[in-house]
Amino acid sequence: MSDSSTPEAGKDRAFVNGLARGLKVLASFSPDQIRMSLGDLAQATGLPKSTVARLVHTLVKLGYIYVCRETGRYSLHPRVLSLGYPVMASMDKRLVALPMMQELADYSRGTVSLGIRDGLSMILIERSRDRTVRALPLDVGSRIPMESTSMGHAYFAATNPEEQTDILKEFKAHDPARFAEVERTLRAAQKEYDEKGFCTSVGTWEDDVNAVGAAVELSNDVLAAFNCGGPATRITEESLPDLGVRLADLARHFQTADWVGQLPPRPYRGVQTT
Amino acid sequence: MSDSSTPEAGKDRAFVNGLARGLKVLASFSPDQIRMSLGDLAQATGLPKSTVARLVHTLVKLGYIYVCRETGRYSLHPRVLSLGYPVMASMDKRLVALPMMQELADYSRGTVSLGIRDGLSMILIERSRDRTVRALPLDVGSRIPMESTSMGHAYFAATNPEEQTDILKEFKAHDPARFAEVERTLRAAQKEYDEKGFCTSVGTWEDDVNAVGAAVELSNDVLAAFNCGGPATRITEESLPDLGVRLADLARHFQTADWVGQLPPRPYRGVQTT
DNA sequence: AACGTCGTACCGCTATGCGGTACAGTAATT
DNA sequence: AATTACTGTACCGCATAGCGGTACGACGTT
Repeated sequence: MSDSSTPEAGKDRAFVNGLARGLKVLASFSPDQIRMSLGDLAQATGLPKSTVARLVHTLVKLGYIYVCRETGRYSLHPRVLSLGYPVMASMDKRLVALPMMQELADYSRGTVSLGIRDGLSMILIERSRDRTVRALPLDVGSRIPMESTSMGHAYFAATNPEEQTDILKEFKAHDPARFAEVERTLRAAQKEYDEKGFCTSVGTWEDDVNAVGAAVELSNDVLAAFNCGGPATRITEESLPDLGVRLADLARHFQTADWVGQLPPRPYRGVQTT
Repeated sequence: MSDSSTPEAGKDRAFVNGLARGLKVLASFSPDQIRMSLGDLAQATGLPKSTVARLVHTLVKLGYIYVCRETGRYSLHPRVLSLGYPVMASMDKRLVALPMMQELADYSRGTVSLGIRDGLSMILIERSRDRTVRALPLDVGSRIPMESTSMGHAYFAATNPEEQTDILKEFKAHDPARFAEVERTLRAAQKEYDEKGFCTSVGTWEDDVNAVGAAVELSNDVLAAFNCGGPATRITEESLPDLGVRLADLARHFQTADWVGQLPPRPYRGVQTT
């Protein structure tokens, strides 16, 4: 009893454990751990080895995991990307944001990104960079921490109290020692956001990186947040108030934009596959 | 018995059905069906309603699905994107391809894409377009059919016989009526690929769209394919042989490129979340 | 040769997920 | 206002599916 593997454990007759655990296995891959053995997965998920073996076996049969031919280890199959595609497609609206983002990126000579929350991180789902920058520092899909970034702060400040409570609870569980500090930071962020309409980060994520953040409602119930920032050499601390206002404007414009019909018809012509 | 819900059904003691079904639920969302009720999902997956209710309940608790506040229907949560991120990140190498793709896109005045197989479709994972084109016809993550595109043909031609058999089997199951024709097409594509090193498509996907395709091994065991194409006004039929050779060259260069160290260090600095 | 780790196999037990069927709400019908 | 078709939820007995211990042969490293 007392299944410690999943957060929700109680006596939920309607909770399919096998599914939860399988997804936990999938989610336990990370950019630094893309090849994993059964043992690795067992350790990462906290599940017994034989259980993991069964789950992996299933995932392999379904094609979401494959065995690397040379190392013999397990790896995520690109097919998992197909799970996310409807999400991307449903966020057509983000395409409307792109030109606006590009404009601000050029103006600020930095990077403008759009991200959503996952756990205690923000996942980037769209990004525009100043055309004079060659390197792409943060690719779409990468994560940045919520507690130290302007994007994360804006998100926290803009979400409803229930989710805020959840987030704080998760932080507490994740790192009790830092919890008090994190809570203070986030509350301060909310204060700033309520007053100015955006959040500021001066070297809180990385030294010498400055940014501002502002939230938007992406589609019906999905909250997201923009940020605009870059190295302190390009994005000076003095420029932040200006950029903050512009970013908040961008968010407001985007939110209220009538976008129906602005986009080309869906180019989806694929065979409907299993 | 005779569980018709999953293709693999036999007496596989190590196959976790709940997981397979749960993933089936997730996968049954599509760009045209982003909001679904229990009934819709039951129909789409072929599972009994009560079962779907349990699976959805689980997925909601895990945060992969959320209930739309106003319609009350179920929707994929952007969080599913996080499952795919390690895959994207593991394909660092595709970033090396980008400049080469851009160059060919500019040269051809068309679009160059990179895609991988999922079922009977190819999913685009990277794309460069000629800088004079404003519209983005096919976004990353979208699908194009395998049987009628140069990318799909190249992929089929380049994969191993076992996968070819699988693919054909899947086609047969999917659309028996067209199977003979499809098989003929794919065999012909393979012949062309073996001879020339690329596949040609003249109006087979869309009227007035021409393209060439060539395959590459992306990472260890993952096969992918490039294509280069566009509207017939820009990509003439006469130019295809030239473009084909160039695309095959691109693929070969990419494959053999020593890319270690060409990329910036991984910018992953997020909090490791649950 | 001794160890560690790989993945696979076995197997008894019971908790677990199954899928009928029934029900209380709401929305769009007539 | 009565009807119909939906939503999602709840209940419940049953059988089995999934669990997780433990044991094993195969590599590869030290």
